[in-house]
Amino acid sequence: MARRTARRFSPFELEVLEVLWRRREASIRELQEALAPGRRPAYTTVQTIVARLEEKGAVRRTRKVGNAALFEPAVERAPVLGRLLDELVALFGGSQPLVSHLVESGKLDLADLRALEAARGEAARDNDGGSPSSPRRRPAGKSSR
Amino acid sequence: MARRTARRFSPFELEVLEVLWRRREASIRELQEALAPGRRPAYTTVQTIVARLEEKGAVRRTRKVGNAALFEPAVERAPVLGRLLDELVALFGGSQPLVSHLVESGKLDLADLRALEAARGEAARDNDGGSPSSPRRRPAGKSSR
DNA sequence: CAGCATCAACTACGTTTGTAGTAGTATTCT
DNA sequence: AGAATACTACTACAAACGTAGTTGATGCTG
Repeated sequence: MARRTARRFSPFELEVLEVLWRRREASIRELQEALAPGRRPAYTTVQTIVARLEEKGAVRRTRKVGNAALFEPAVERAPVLGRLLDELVALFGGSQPLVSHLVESGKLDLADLRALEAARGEAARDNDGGSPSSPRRRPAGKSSR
Repeated sequence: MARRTARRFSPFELEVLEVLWRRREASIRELQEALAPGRRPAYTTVQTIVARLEEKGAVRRTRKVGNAALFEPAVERAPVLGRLLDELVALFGGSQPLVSHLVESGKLDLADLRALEAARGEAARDNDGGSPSSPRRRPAGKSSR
């Protein structure tokens, strides 16, 4: 029994995953070309990363076009990013300080906050009376390593 | 120009730095003992990490107590965490989606948002002016309140 | 002062990550 | 078909990481 889904990804692996999450499917060549402009790892480098992701069970082959294989993500974006975020939240000592930092560094403004608040308010109105911080339904889970 | 301050830190190095930021000064022994309960790396392991941090210029020795050296951080917390946060923001595709994730997963509630908003309001009152470096402006129009 | 406990300094070693070369096979172009 | 390409499957390798042992010096205790 190997829990295939919860591993840790390196920055580079995340970059590749990011592209796959966006495109839903891509060949090595496409991945290489889609990588952040500026970076230009060799084709075989991308190949290696994808192979490692495959071993980790994070991507899988779908079909072939010519003799080139196409890959798709085999892990979902939200939980993966969520775990990363959790770690950072821990470092910041809470979500509040983290967001606070965003605000202070000008990366999040009042309008953003209001929008968030509005969204949250709506969600709450949908299926909740008014108790603020009740752990909202989140099925995705299995503790992080 | 020697860029002493911008390197990359591994998770473990960050854990150690975190303790140092909190205490302002600590010996290897103290660091080892202060590490997240549960983890108990060998004394020498912590020693190695600190040595690496020293090489990277992230910590420095202050004085000795007995024959034990005391260390203090040589990099500031905010910029280090800030860089990590920036990377994550990039992955999320913006601060808003990131915070949104926090809200949706119940790690940030309405009260937090309001507090943040209030703080931001005060800051603005204090020294007004356009937010310095934030090219992306997103009008989130109809605010509810 | 003799011993034991503590430290610092150095060395070691397997794993992960970034990066890429090589060989062999499938495709395609002329 | 034969040559030029594009791919995949291996292999390689140095740097970074996590983890810790060994040695020799320093300090403390009875």
